[in-house]
Amino acid sequence: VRKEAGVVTTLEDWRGNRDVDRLMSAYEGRKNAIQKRLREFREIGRRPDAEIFEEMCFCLLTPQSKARVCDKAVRSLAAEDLLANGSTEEILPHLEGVRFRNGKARWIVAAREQFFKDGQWVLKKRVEEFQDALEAREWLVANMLGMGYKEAGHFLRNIGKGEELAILDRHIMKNLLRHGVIDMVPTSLSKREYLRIEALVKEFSGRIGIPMADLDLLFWSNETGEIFK
DNA sequence: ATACAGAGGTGTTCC
DNA sequence: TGGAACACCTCTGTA
Repeated sequence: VRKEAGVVTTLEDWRGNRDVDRLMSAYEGRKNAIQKRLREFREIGRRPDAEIFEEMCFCLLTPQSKARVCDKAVRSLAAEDLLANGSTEEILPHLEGVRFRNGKARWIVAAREQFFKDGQWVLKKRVEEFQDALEAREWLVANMLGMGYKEAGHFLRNIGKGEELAILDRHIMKNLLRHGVIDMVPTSLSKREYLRIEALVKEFSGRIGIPMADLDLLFWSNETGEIFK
């Protein structure tokens, strides 16, 4: 019996349709749109550093915040060239609706100082030097403020370099529970717990024949009604 | 009116 | 050494 960090929801709360057939038919319906989106992510990975940094900032903003609001905030910041040059004070007004915005404004500035040196971007170079997605994720978690396993994986996936990583957020956890991949949602995620659940997702993904990255967008679209990021 | 859940969590502290 | 507990301290939709 494995030790769990805690329980917020049990299977009983999600009693009802755990039928994988239903998931797979939903996939058939959305497969083309999902794979198109994944191709777009890979395309972003080939764009200039500034655009990759926009994606990184989006991921830094998303915790406990609405993805749409964060996307809008990043676009607004990019339009005024504040991602590469703005102070926290200048960035803050653009983070309306983003939770924990004070800390996140500092994370953006810290990230910028890491990857934009002497007026030169070094982000893409850094990202392309990693051997694989796992190594990249470890580095991001260890070296960046605001990057945990979830957001580091989210960033890598969004630039087309993390398709074998799981992005374990509450939407995904809810779906993993619903489909019997996990039997409880942990209240907190240690590295060990994150990797354990990620391995289960990988197993599930292989078993039903839906790639990890596709599964993430499928679950997420199940919850939000759209294929976003 | 007021309360409360939900939003793609992470950093720090304490033990 | 790793994991709880707490900090962060917003905004919206819903009842």
